[in-house]
Amino acid sequence: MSDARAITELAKRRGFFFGSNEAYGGVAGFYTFGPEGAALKRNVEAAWRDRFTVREGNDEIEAPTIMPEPVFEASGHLDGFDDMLVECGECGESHRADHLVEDASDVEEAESLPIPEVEELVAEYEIACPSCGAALAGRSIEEFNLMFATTIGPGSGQQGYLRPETAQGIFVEFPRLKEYARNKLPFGVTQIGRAYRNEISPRKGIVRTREFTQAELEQFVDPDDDDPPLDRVADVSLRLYPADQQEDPDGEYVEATVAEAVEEGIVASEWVAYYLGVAREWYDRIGVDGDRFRFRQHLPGERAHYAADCWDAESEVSGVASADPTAGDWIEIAGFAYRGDYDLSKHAAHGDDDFTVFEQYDEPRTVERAVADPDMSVLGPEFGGRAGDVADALRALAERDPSAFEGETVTVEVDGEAVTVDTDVANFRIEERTEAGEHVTPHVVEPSFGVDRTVYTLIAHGYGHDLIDGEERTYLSLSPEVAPTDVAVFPLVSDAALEEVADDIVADLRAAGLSVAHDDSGNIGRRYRRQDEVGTPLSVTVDHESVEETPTTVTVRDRDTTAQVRVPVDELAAELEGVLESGGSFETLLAGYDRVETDVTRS
RNA sequence: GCGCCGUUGGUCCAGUGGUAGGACAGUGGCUUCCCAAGCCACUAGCCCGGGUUCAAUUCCCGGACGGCGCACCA
Repeated sequence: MSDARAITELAKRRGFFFGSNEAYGGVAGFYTFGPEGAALKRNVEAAWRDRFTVREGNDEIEAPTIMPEPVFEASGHLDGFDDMLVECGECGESHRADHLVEDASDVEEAESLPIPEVEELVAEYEIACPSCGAALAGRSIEEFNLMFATTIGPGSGQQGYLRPETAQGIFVEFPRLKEYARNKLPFGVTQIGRAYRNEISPRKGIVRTREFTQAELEQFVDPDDDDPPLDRVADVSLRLYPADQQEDPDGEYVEATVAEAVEEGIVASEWVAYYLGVAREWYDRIGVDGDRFRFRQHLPGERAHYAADCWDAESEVSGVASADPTAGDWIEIAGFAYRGDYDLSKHAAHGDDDFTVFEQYDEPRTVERAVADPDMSVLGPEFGGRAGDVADALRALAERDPSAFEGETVTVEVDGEAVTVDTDVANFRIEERTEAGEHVTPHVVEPSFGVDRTVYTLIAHGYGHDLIDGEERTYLSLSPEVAPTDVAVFPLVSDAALEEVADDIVADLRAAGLSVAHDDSGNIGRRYRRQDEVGTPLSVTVDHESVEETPTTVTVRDRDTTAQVRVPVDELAAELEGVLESGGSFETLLAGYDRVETDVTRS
């Protein structure tokens, strides 16, 4: 069985994830996380929050998932997400009608034209299907927007959309967030939440869905002054797959530390490089296999026009760990983009608020500035309703070209018409002003993580087989930090005395904050296997010795190796917590307690 | 959206124009056993709609869902 099939089967059978609404036939692109999957995902989110929010000193917000249309006009999603598809009547291929028109004619931005007009252009330029050459004239063009539309309020209401990414919720609230940050750059805002895309064709199960969870950080920086704390991750080694290597048939990975990647210019942005390092460490911590992981640079055509540099984190999910970058099945699990001031500038242009930060200079600066201060008592009577526009034009001209005010009169263009006024009336002068600082539109560095795909990766990378006493075993080698259940507790046999001890241990461990499973059904081997399959790192078994000897001891079994140690119940909770916490290991138990000699063989 | 293939207990499969069988899993019991053991019993299924037929899980058409390829993935 392929890894993908085995994982899907395990996910369904053991409650990690499965298609939603199956009782009603299901809907493509929607998945429900069952108890194990929801716990795993929750733990991944908590680990992300710990690393990217808490440890970076950032702030997390929670914005609505439904936002009004103007937000997406500003962000570009309304146009950019809108595809005009025309389907060929001969071969059935779908193509972007706007692209075809742009290629065949000198029409630009066909995307912004109304559908009937594009249909006419297709006919007028006798555009043929790029795949089979059949004429496309007369075919109807389907409009498809990847955003889910909804109506806000009763009646016709206000047009709204489910957000296609969590990021806009941060950008749009920037004016308040910068106040909260007391106008000091740099600062970072995170959000973990659902986003929605009405995918044409959802595929690959949980990897590409119509509703999914993102964990995003928007790091706002001053492009001139703010540098990342690069030294913290300087020595983290990265497997990089730069664009030039991707375009070369014999392309190879470039292994470099964060410091080297910056020095050699492989990663253009220091901020991006910093977060590649942070992410690499984090992925390692939650259990992503470094041999099946890489950072891939976007190819020039793939990159959004505003992104100076963009890298994706990718994981291999079919079981192939190869030095050949073209081998294996890679999925994108995070993106790291330097977005410049694109997002905030867009919202500044469309929205009402101030999307800049005022940065004070160390010393106030005296600057000379050419200004026009038109005499409105003259302009008013002369130009009537246009007086304001004339004054604005004069002020703009003064800033742009002070020399225009050297003559007796000055001419500006208002509504395409030349308007001449006396220079005296324009009241032009060079003004000396003291400036305490300047308004800066912050640049944005955006590490954006797909939580569902990360969960899938952890299952794929943790998935393992071995033989225990000749019997095949499936186990999930999940990191203790993200495993759905911390520890399982079993009475070795159905015996009231053993069960009582086991029940007490369950209560104690739960009181200590651990996630505990209890299972007394079936023989002990069967119960170990159940827990192995859902990735429970530790199992505690109460046996006869537990109730016969003093002090009371129990065995603790390690999921991956099946090794066991005998630990006094009094010390159990503290010892288990030690193993489970970030950086902990079963090795410490092996070193501190008697190993239980069993004749169980593992191969 | 298009093309090809598929859909049978929880999971994975077999099979049939007269409504089904296995394996594994699950539940109860015996066994009291530290790695899916054994024995007994039990639970549980033909994706949906239409057509052909005396009769459809089976054949035909459509749909939904899934897999793969194409397109799409801002």
